Amino acid sequence: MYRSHTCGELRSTHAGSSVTLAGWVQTVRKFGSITFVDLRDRYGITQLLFGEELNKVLDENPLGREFVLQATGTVSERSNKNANIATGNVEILVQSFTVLNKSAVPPFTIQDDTDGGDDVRMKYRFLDLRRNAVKKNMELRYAVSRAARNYLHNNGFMDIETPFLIKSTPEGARDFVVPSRMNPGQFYALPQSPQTFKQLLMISGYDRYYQIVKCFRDEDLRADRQPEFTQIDCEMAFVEQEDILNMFEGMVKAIFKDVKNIGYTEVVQRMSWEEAMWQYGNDKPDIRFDLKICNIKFPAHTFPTKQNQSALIDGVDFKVFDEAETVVAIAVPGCSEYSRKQTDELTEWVKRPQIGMKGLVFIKYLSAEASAKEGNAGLTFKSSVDKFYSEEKLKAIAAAANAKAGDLILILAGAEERTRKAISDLRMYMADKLGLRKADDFKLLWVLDFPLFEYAEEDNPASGGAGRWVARHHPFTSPKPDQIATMINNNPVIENAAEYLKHPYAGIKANAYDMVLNGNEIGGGSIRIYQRELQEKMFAALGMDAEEQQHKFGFLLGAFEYGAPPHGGIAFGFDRLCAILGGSESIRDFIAFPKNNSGRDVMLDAPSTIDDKQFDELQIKLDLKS
RNA sequence: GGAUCGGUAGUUCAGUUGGUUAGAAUGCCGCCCUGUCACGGCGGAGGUCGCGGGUUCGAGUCCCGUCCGGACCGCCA
Repeated sequence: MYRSHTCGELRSTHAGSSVTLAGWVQTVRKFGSITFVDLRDRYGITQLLFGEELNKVLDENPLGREFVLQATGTVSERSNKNANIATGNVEILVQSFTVLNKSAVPPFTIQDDTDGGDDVRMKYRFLDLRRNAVKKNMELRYAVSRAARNYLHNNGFMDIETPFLIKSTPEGARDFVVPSRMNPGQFYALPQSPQTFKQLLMISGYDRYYQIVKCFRDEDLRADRQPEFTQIDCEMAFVEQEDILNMFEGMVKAIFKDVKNIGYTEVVQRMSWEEAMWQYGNDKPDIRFDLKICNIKFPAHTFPTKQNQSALIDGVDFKVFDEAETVVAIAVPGCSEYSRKQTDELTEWVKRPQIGMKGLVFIKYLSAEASAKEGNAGLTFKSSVDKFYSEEKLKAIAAAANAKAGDLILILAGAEERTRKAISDLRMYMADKLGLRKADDFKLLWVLDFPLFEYAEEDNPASGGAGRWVARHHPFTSPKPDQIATMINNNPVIENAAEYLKHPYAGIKANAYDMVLNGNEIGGGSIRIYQRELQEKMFAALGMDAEEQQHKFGFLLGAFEYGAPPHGGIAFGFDRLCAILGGSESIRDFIAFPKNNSGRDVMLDAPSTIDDKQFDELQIKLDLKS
């Protein structure tokens, strides 16, 4: 028996009993003829006291940090208690000990406030995982997984595993591919998601399926994107959108309750994609704070139901606004007294290449006191465009932006897509500055009615502006029920860029939904297509002829002919959900062995070259193009 | 593919306008210490300033290239 107790469980009530502990040496504190050792394991830290006799043994063979130590002794009430740790009332008077294994000096300190940087911690991730901070994240991850499994189990879902070695059908992200030795020259792909398998399971009659499963995408990485990541993947048969929304907001609420002890009782808000883009410039808005966009000017086709307000800015010959496709504003509360330096800083921020704006127009809506202080008594508005706009005009813009005295109105102008993204980024940036994005405040939102298609310009501009439809969600997503006829009865082919807006497919909305938490997409799904005819139309719209459809998805089209039930589902980004619940930006903190920015495992030093023997077995000759 | 910040002791960092022997903290090693818990005191070792080239009397510092790492845009059905 290596141990009788863990390092986290002994209390005053154990005083007098004889125990054996095993763990890692956190610190050694030596005082002449006695020595204190903090022994650590997954459960906590317990202080060991080595008396005069054993201290002599330690002098001969000193203990170092991270040595693996087994110690037997008597639990004793401490004379000096430590209120900071759970076991702080007791210590072990050591009678005998064994060094089970020595340790090299670790390259960084195994402490909450470690001195190690990301690089060295990732290289020695097995040591990093000993740290409390990382351990807490792993525990949180397990708690989320347990809560999800419990909820799904209680609602009749079955966990069914699906294969990792599958067929490459790169419709969206790039596939990771794996060569097949037994089928030379042929490759498997790792799944980007178990999408088609879970649909086949619906056809098989397993009407409530789930899996907490690895997915693989060979795309560039970010703090919140890894090449292999985990999804809570779910599918249900005989459901419509409403059933899915209810079931899975229930799951997220159950996770909140089990993991964070948060009773999320309020109704989960819902918003159409168009409304989200209109009010927030973003399909995953953070609704913990307001700062809604004022749309002054925009191309009519983007928001057909909305009213243009360009009269507010027209007629003064201000070229920046006149020539812009889109002019949008936000009124930032309490920032009207920003200094020149601060407004300059904001201007520089929007001009960074990542944001890509040419400049920033601002209007300060001054309070009476502020106005008097600046010696401009009576003047309420002060802007970077005073040359062009009268006090009266500025007032009208401020009113449209819902601004109050004390607000700073920020206006961006430019091409629709870029400008809308920029105002959304600026909104988040200002919210951060104002402390409006609190990590312990959770607000859920369903975003609904996404466009089914997006129009992608061809990579090669020489093709004369012709583009193609791409599926915004994925090609198995059903259109809204009332738009199925439109899809079936029209030819999906578009001739050129100018034509696509007028095409009947352009306005089709998907029967799809995203769950958004604090400005992060945590889950997304759809009601699927389950009729062969509609699925063929969908593939055709994406530019697949009958032959290609058969080659890539023949198995699915065939299966639809054998009694495919209506079905739909959703997949949650498990790593990201954990990161948000843990109050972190980076999902790497919640993955035991993550990859770095360029997809490398710096601990394993993977990926790496393989042996010639392996190439021979695969009958592959390496001939890199560059 | 693009743009951006960084790389100096085991680790985290400082290093002025280009100028003497490149510093601090922490860790490590040695000695001292019976109530510490971020123990304390004294002493010591530890550096190819990522790599290559250039400018210069002289480069950690300036220039060019390259490699590595971080956050970002494109990309992520």
